[in-house]
Amino acid sequence: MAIKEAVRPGGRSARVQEAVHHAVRELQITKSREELSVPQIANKAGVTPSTIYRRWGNLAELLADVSLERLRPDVEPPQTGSLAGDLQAWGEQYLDEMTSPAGQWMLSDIMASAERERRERCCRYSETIMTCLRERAVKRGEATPSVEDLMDGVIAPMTYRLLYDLDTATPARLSRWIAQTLPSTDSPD
Amino acid sequence: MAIKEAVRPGGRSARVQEAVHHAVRELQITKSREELSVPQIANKAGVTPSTIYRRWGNLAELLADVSLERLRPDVEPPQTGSLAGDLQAWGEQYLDEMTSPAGQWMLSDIMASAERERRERCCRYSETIMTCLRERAVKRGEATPSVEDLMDGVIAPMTYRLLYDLDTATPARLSRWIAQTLPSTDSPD
DNA sequence: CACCTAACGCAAAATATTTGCTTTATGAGC
DNA sequence: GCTCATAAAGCAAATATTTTGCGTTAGGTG
Repeated sequence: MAIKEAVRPGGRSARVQEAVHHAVRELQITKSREELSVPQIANKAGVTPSTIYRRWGNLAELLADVSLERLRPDVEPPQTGSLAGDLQAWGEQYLDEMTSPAGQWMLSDIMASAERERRERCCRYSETIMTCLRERAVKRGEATPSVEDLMDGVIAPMTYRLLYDLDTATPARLSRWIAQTLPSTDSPD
Repeated sequence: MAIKEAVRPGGRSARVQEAVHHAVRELQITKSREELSVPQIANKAGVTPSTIYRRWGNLAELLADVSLERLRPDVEPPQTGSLAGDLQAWGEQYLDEMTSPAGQWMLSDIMASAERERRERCCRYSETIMTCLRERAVKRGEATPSVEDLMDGVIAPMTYRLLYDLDTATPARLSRWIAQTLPSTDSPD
């Protein structure tokens, strides 16, 4: 089963997709994860369960789809005047979002997806952000690491701790990751 | 539902646990992920499905349990005479294992678990390895980064790419992560 | 405007999951 | 060793979910 972003966009499929996504988001507010079921979502969305099964395969993939949608970067990250500042500002709000119960469920849902493509898209989102912040810095004439180094130095440890070791996903550590990744301008090490 | 490592160890519970784990491992050889089912596993293990449901809750948690078991470090990592060498040697075999289809399923199964405790245990395994390699280096009198720095500098990027961006989980990149994490002895940067 | 077809609805069939109750086997206390 | 209390397993009925075949609907194309 391939991931379908927008099948027959604008038509009935799109309406069904939106209705189902909306139903999931609504239900997630009141129901706990284990209380969610495909028939329940289908009912709320006004579609038949078989529609959901045929389109998403199972509950896990549907939830992953919804979570990925929510994770998609929508607004331009705030500008602070320096790359370190931009990284810290964006990272702090990201940490804040992802350490919350809702955020943890989102991450968990995405990771539970069997679709490699879906997880990779998640990675692309982060790269997009890093590319954006880096280009700003380049325009200002700052010395900047490559996007790859930003991924390894900042995104990777942050994500690792969000997934595996939640208590250590903190703004203080974020500062450290940023400091160690950016070319040092004042201190020798 | 809490994770139960060994309930009434040595008794019937232990036998059932082993029988079920064994059944899963056997079935995983021939069957694809989607073909696995609780009733099927129960049948192969010679227990009733309700036993599995009551003990593990659902298929996802059972698979995560089995995968975590397989991931547990059993043998001492090979010695090479230097921390960089030890990290590279261990890391390469780990990458090799985890980039394989079987390894990817293991990671995926673990991540799909709703149990935070399970994912954290995974993290502790890596810390155990890092602590081990580091202590060897300390004994040899090498200058070594902290375990936390090893986690951020080596484990995190490696894991991140194994999970999100498989094609970039390579031995060559591993060398880079190691080089950037260890205190540089010859080159200034 | 008519046709083609992807996607949906419906309902029956097949599976999987939950649950109440009974039985078994282990570990503790004597 | 024996007995008791109880955690865990078995069994089977009751539910719930998932799959499937087939008829219907509604976008898109020529």
